[in-house]
Amino acid sequence: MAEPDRNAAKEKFLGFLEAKNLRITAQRRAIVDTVFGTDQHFTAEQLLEWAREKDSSVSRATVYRTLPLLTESGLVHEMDFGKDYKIYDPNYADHPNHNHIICDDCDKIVEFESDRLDQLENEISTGLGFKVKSQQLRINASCEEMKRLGECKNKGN
Amino acid sequence: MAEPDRNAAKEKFLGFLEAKNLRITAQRRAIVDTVFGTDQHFTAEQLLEWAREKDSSVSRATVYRTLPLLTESGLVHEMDFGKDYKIYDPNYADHPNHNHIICDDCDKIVEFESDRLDQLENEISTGLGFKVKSQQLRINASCEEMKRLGECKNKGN
DNA sequence: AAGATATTGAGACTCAGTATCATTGTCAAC
DNA sequence: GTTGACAATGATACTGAGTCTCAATATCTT
Ligand SMILES: [Mn+2]
Ligand SMILES: [Mn+2]
Ligand SMILES: [Zn+2]
Ligand SMILES: [Zn+2]
Repeated sequence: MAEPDRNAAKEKFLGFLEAKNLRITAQRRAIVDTVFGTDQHFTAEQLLEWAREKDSSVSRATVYRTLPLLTESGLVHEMDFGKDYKIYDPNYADHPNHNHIICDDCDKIVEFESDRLDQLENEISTGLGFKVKSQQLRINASCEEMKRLGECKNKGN
Repeated sequence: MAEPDRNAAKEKFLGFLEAKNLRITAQRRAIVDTVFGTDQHFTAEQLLEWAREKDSSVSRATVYRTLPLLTESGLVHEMDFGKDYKIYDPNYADHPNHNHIICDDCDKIVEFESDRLDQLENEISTGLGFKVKSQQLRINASCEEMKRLGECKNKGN
């Protein structure tokens, strides 16, 4: 969120690369600076575009190569929202277990965390003989309350 | 699961078509018979293959056209498991709100239902000013217990 | 039977993501 | 600083799920 968090995340990732004997290149710096310079969810193609503003030599291939490293490092979260592309969440380290509610009317996305939910998921999984590694909950909804307040701009208006 | 359920689902879908002034064609019959003739999750390409065994004239286009009708009718559930294709669940009507645990080691998929989970999701959503329309929870895990029993055939063996 | 129109299959197309490969850059050892 | 092993790169060809188009055909109502 704030500057120090971004720098911390960046340092962590550089450490991650070092630990895997991977090299720190100008392109990876541009990509990482971009990722930890935003709070927004983004797609691979958006990341390519933004990173190219910092270093025009960044290629699509390198973006697609770096994203798995970012997710493996735990600093970025990869998500499926039912579209034909993946969405990435750059602040995963700040709020690791959060989930999303999507308004089908206006595409608004709201994040939330719930310890009770995490606990319930663990309970259920354990009961079935599994050990949770990761989870993804997507709730599709309509923002009734916000609709009343005029915040939900229904496309079909 | 049993014969009558399958026929009920099939009849429901034909009724759904009629209500929308859509026509009942040989190809749609083949596709619907296939969908409600299995208990397995399936992909669009698998459905095409299977339906062609019943009616070789079924085309890819018709399968992709019929799947949205099946999901809109509520008889089939469309799911993202993080692959580059969608997975369809033909038994959705039988147990509408079920979720899935996937073993990352052996790809085993176990289904589960939880009223407590549904309730918690509603509670959270309402608190945020949303009204739930649908939800999808995916838990990625490793089947520890089953590994011990030799049921989890880890790919890296 | 006829007409209005929904549906079809074939194949061109889209687009996110992957694979290939010759060239370049990094970094540790000297 | 030079060197060298090899990781990383960009360009570009490719893949594969899903979509679009359109002329031909099938369904259903009257
Ligand atoms: Mn998020
Ligand atoms: Mn299922
Ligand atoms: Zn809304
Ligand atoms: Zn397993």
